[in-house]
Amino acid sequence: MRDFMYITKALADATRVRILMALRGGELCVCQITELFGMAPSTVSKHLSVLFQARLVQSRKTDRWVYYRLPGREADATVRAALAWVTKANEKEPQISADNKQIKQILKTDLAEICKRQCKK
Amino acid sequence: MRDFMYITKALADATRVRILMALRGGELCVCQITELFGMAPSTVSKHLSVLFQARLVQSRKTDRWVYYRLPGREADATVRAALAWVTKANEKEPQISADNKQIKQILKTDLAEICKRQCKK
DNA sequence: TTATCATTTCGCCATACAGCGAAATGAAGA
DNA sequence: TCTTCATTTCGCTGTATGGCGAAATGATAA
Repeated sequence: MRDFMYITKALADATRVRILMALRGGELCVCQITELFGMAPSTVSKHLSVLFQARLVQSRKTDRWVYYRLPGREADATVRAALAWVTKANEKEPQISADNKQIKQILKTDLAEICKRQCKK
Repeated sequence: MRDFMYITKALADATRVRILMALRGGELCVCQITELFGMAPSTVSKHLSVLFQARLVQSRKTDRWVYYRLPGREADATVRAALAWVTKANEKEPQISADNKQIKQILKTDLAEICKRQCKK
């Protein structure tokens, strides 16, 4: 039951749920998520590590950036069911729609510029 | 998203997950759950109120006892999906099997006797 | 009305956790 | 080698939460 509780505890925070919903549009790097929520990079990093420990996200390092993404078909059934449930319950939430809109803007902006702005903090 | 977060926060505690799994076998009153976990009645009551606020359980008062049960088909889709996910992920857990075994014993015992023992605390 | 009794609420303590800034990490470039 | 820089880790603070016992609640029985 320990693994299951890692998942439920990871989902018990609105910011982490918003991160999962944000990643539905494709992988994002830490500073992009930091830009999205206006939080300190250290805070975002901590949230991502909680999601990672619950196996709700995977990561990949390229150049200077660490990208996080939702797991694919290889993921555990409980994890996949959790993500399906989260998606179904939140896809029409105003907060999530607003996030999606802002993500579009972030993706249009040069990555290096976003990181420079966020990581100065 | 507030209702959804009530659900995830309610699920982010092992005792509350065990309560939900215990109720799959049918309604139980507070002192029966207290007996099952060996916790103080006030603690169990608090857990049940958290589950109730998330709409993951319903309650019914008869005689001197308050019975809690899982919601039926009338429940919200997100709630039903949550309960289905919790069940699927935990039905084979050793802890849950052990709980089920103990519930059988509790159901064989006279209710008034259990309450007398638990509520003295 | 008064007493009984299962449940809930309240007050308290200890622990857990979200958030930040500062410092550490570690990989890529000069 | 030394620097740069995105990310992570660490230390800290304030808030939230699980646990208990004691007191309050509220319905039933006497």
